Amino acid sequence: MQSDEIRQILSKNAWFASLSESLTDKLLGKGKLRVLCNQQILHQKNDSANGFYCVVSGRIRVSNYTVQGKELVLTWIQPGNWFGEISLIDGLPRTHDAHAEDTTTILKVPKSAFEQLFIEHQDWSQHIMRLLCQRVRSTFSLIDETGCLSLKGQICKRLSLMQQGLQEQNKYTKSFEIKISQDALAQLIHSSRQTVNKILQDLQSDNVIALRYGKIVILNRSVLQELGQI
Amino acid sequence: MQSDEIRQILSKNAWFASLSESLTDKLLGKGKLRVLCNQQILHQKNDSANGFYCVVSGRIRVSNYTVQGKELVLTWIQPGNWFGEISLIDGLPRTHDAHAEDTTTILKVPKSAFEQLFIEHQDWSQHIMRLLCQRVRSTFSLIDETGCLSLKGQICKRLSLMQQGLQEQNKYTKSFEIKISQDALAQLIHSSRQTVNKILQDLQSDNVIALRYGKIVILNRSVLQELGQI
DNA sequence: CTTAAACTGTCGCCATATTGACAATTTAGA
DNA sequence: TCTAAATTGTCAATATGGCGACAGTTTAAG
Repeated sequence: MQSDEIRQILSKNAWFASLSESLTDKLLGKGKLRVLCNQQILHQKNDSANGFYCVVSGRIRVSNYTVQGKELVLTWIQPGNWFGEISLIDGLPRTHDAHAEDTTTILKVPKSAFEQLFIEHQDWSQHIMRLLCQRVRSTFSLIDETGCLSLKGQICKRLSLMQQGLQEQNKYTKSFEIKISQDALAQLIHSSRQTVNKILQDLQSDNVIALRYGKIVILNRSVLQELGQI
Repeated sequence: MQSDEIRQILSKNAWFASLSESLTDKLLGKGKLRVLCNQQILHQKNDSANGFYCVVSGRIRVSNYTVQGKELVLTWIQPGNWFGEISLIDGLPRTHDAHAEDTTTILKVPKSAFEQLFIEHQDWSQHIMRLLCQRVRSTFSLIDETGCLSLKGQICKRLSLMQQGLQEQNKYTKSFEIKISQDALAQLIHSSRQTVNKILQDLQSDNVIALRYGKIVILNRSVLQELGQI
């Protein structure tokens, strides 16, 4: 993959785009590309941390496991998004497992380079603080969703956000198709496949979405967004 | 309230205790005490932010509201804990409502003084990053709890944490009594008073806790902690 | 082309939690 | 001391969603 190709993907991300040129040069210079195959483990909960990551292509599934062994998916990280900074800053172990969903390319900035940036660039800590604030706010949103919304609302909100995420990556051609199984969607909202199926079919009969094998097609974005508040 | 008295209360908090003397002097010097009466509003969701706070006595209830008007309590902030930094850093509005539970004294560090610290103390940003990491990790824990634990488990975990919090404040005399109504506890775990009552009585008949009017007495801490993992 | 694996659609049963209602108890304040 | 408000205890009715089961469909891989 070409360096400008990577830079173009990463620039779609608002946080990365706000960095100075010297910072982005350094991040890309120190970062190494790594390809993970489907379901490969990037790191596990309680691992000690040695890198700051950005998804370049594919996606990363972030999750925890119950004592009974059931996987609880926190989120999917889409291309352009950076993660893994928490453990690098406070020195404590990883909070979640991170698996590759599909074949996935990531950029890895080693711990040493990450720490070096605080010394070489005075504004790096400001940017990291902003990234942390984003992390807190999006986690608060998650809590609000599970507490405030019905399952139908949660599904609609998730689909909305995914569609929006894809659109930001300029995947215009297929921006109305979300590649996700009903099973995976159920894991994202901590529900069951059967319940999700029932809700999705309701949405289908209202012409908000269309169901395909392993995919969901968005037919009516605005209604979906409205329903994401119930 | 005396200045050393305040300093003593705040020093029980690990984050504050890790600050350099010059930083703590500055925080206390620039901070102003403010007394809120029971149920008084400190700030509301979407307010613009003008202060960084620490609870000195009493407690602050942090919550959001559903569209139906039901209050969803995120957490109670106990004495010694700092909060409100997110909006000061990213400049965006408050994420939650903050109400006083009981008569409550807070220390307020104005926005200008908070920002000044980044300039006057090179290590301030490091400390703020650590505080943000704590915030993210405790929020992740909350998500894990609601996703992984049964209601009984959630109740036990909350009681455990509250008891621990009180103990750290050296309130030895009453460290086994938690002042909270069953209604309020239900709001903390997003459940109903009736269900909470049923679970609490189970715990009472197992001699783990004792129920009083508006209070819960912890009889067996270790069992409570164990149950907080189911 | 064939076959296995992954995914979807649908049922019914069951466990769990919500809600409304009402009585009893405890506390705080006039 | 008396009264109103807050809190607790309890029950029945109802709703919600999880889970097992199984058939049908689509896809991918050899």
